[in-house]
Amino acid sequence: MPSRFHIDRSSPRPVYVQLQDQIQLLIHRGVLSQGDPMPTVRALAVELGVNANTVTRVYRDLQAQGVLRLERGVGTFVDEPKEAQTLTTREYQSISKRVEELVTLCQRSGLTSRELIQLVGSTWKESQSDSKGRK
Amino acid sequence: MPSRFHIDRSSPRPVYVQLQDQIQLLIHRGVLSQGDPMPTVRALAVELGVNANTVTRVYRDLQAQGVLRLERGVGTFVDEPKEAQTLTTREYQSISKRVEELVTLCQRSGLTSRELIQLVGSTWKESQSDSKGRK
Amino acid sequence: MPSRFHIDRSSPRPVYVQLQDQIQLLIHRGVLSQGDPMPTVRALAVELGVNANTVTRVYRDLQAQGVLRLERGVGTFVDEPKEAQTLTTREYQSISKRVEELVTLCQRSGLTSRELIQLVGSTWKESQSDSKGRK
Amino acid sequence: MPSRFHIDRSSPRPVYVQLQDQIQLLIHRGVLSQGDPMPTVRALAVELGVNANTVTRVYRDLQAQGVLRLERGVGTFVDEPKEAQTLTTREYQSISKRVEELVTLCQRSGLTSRELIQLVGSTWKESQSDSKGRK
DNA sequence: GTGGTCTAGACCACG
DNA sequence: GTGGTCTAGACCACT
Repeated sequence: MPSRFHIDRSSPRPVYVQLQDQIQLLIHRGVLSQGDPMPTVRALAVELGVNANTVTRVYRDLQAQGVLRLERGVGTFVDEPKEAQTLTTREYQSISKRVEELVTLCQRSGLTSRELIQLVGSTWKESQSDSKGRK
Repeated sequence: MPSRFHIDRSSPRPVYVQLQDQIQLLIHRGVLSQGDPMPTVRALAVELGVNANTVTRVYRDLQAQGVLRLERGVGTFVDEPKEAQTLTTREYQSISKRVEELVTLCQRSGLTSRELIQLVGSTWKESQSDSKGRK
Repeated sequence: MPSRFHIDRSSPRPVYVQLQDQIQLLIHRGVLSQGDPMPTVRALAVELGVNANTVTRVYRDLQAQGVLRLERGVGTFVDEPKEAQTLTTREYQSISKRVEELVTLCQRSGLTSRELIQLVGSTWKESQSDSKGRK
Repeated sequence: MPSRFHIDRSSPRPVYVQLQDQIQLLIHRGVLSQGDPMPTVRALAVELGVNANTVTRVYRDLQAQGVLRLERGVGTFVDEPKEAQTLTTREYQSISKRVEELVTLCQRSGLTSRELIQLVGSTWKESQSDSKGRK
């Protein structure tokens, strides 16, 4: 079984951001859920080829957000009580399928991943301010 | 008419990366094309609320890539001869529409923009390695 | 052993250009080769009496050209795979000897270093356009 | 007859430095000598495709150095009394020939013009400090 | 302690 | 007034 985590060293997104967001996404997808054990800091660091401190930091930040629970001498566990925020399999498949189509479309059009990400970010932000505006 | 450029200071993406990608995207969309004048370094810096050096760096990097042309004492101009890389209006509208739908879907599902961007990045990378693998 | 790097503050050539060309030359001479560690940004800045940002810019530009490899938290390394572009000791000694003779000759004749450099630049450019013309 | 002056816009050497050094060199070579008329500021500006202010500045700087003489309403003339600093035709031909050989050699070896210029500059400076050291 | 980003501000080169 | 270089110094990301 291949790892569920992967880091893109060539991305301008910092390693710790990538890792943190991946864990969040796996939890939202329901792949990781309440009480599941996370890999040890060292194991994950070796697996990703990053420094152990980087993993430690991610775990610490996620703990501060109430997403993970660190138990000294035992391990790290998923600690996300908000069931409402978990995507259904159907939702995730829909999102995932759309992302794949979008990526293919952009690659055929000669856009870079960075341009797409920029567009996604802008659109997200606009969508938010639109919602606020409608209040 | 609002500015065509905007920076999200809360994003983990560095300011200069955001700006660079926006300019690239505007050129690919054909909004900016060969010979068009860019805002002056200082004007854009004020408009975005960033330091002039940051804009200078972006312009300089894009010049190194052959995307912009900087003329001392005159100004900065678009210098992108690759007509083939310009998206048609139809292509851009298609991409843009899909991005909007995707963003709405994710927001309803409780995903964060960072999780979506993470997903886009991973999907893009997999798509690339798939293509290579098929060779 | 004196430093391999030195900046001439009285030259009209910008500091970062001087440094960049020196590093390139040391690599072409084979003095620096694949995998060799470069001085840290801060150390080199102190050594040359310039600001750390200036060194950063040089390292960054050379990374963009594939000449150096910057590793965050680790250091900076030579990353020049083009073995073919390395001068032999014999070639370098020949060039170096001719330059010394030329400099001596010009100094005896009352030329300034700027005039010599101007002459070298013009000659180089003419030589190039001659080659193109012959095509 | 082609112009005796030429500017390389792609060089990192500022336009005014290139022009100033060329004029100096032509005087040292004896191509221009005491009392010879220089082109008018406007004519030279048009010929080189640079701004008239740039030429004006070069003429002004060279006047300050006693190299040129500006006569209002009349024109600009060479004003270099130091006969001793004029190269003989033989000296110039020797230098010129050596520069050509050197340039050819470097081009064959894969050096850039900037690397050669860097080497010339360093060698010149070392040669000077050697002379001082011997005092 | 490594490189990375950004700021504020000075002065230069050029039109 | 345009872009270009450089400085000093702050804070961040990562080992």
